[in-house]
Amino acid sequence: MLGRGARANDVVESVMKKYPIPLACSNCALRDLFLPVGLSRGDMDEIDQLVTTRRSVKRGEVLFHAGDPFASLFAVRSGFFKTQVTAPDGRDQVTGFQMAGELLGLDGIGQQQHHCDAIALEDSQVCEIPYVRLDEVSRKVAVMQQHLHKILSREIVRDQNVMMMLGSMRAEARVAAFLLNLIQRLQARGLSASTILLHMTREEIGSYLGLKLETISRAFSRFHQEGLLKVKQRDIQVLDEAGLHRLLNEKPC
Amino acid sequence: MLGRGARANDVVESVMKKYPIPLACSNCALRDLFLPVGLSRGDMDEIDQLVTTRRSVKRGEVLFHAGDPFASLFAVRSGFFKTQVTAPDGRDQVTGFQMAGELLGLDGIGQQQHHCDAIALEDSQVCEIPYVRLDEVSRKVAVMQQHLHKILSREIVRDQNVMMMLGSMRAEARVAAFLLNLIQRLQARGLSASTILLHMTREEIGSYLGLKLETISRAFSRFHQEGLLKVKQRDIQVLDEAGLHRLLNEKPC
DNA sequence: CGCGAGCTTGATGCCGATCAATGCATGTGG
DNA sequence: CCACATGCATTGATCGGCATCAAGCTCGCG
Repeated sequence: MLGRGARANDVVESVMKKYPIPLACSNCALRDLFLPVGLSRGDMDEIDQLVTTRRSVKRGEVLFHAGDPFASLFAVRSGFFKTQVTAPDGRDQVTGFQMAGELLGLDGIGQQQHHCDAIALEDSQVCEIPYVRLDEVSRKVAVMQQHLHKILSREIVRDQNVMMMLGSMRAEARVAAFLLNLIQRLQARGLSASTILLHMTREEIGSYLGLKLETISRAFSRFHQEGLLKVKQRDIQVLDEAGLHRLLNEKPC
Repeated sequence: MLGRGARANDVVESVMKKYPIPLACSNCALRDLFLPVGLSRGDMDEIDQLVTTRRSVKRGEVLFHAGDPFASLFAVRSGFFKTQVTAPDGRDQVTGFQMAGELLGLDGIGQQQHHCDAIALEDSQVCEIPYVRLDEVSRKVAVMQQHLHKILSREIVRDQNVMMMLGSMRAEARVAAFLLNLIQRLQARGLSASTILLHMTREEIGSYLGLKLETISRAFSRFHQEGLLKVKQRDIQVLDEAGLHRLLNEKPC
């Protein structure tokens, strides 16, 4: 894919299953999404030690389970994941969807064990970042430490925004917010602003939004007939982004 | 109200604005709640540099606003706070309640500006921890760095648990979960397991739980007549903790 | 004492859950 | 290639939980 030259990589080569691509973060295409800007050459050398392994995860496969001992974070390199927690009554609830350039496992640091399941929704690749290494590098490279704090803090902000959505928005507003969030993240990756391919089922969206799958379906249908979207199974064409934005401000509920 | 003996209190009183009391964390009564265990004497010296100011915040007063530039975290030393965010439509939603031994402002690190309002529900005291200092100390004291990561991670876990509650629990189960959470935090501070003094209104509880104040009131009444609680305004006596636990597992919704 | 903020309780209505039937794509084996 | 199964999505009918609206109540406080 982006298989660049391979000086020191022969060593690495043998260790991993078989990835001719260098693990070095310094020339990762997603570098800007994971790493702070303004790193010196020396810093970069440190950071290139972060990722030890790259792993393929097939669609439907579990990257880690809630309760598993925590040892590493995972950076999504390609593909798509969901995270879910299990309620005391046994039902699952999706807590997030992660695409390339996002981190998995942040919730495991506190108790040193994972708090959610992480499951691939498509065939995916992740880079494994042993937490002890991240700790070391963070201590040596101040800007990396700050960056890690920012990532953790932003995850808190993200969760609080979801809390707000779940606590105070009506069904259609939630679906609109969900779509707008997807659009925004796709745009940040330079991808189409108007065409979305959903990697998850209606049921998974519903679980994330605190709604039932029928409600998601109805919302899509409604948006369709109002001319906001073109919906065809999992292909969504956004026709009127401003219209979706307007829905967020609906008072009731 | 609970005017206790006033040995040191007179001192505290007089100073509030300029502090003859040692700010030193090393002999703070809440030390175990904020700091990692197993600190060396040298580490403690570093950590004692963390807190620069102690501040009183009167009931109803705002510690910081959403949008304010972020410079410090605040450790609640005494009293009680709520945090709230404002939805795009202008309504507020409570995102958390913080008691002595908990941190405020974690959500500001990411964007370097506060993401929520923090408002005192009682006359309170906070210790201000300039973020730049925390950064420095974290780099010097490895165990402090790890501790900070844990605190951030646990906040993520906390938020995800709230998301689960909002997304999949019925009204009474949410109220039960809320009470059980309060009990647990009070116990962690060595306080009564069965007597709770609510520092917030029904409306604030409702906002936090994604419900209306009438629903909170009805839930309390119901619990009362089922013998789970004794409710008298803001005094709650928990009579049957196991009974509350049972509510969490209710299937529907 | 009387005011007002906060709380309780009841009556009604609506949003989204639930139940159920059908449609539609993909895949599998005969 | 078709028959059939399976998983997912759509759509309709009905139901129930919580919001909403409304009226009194409690208590602290000027």
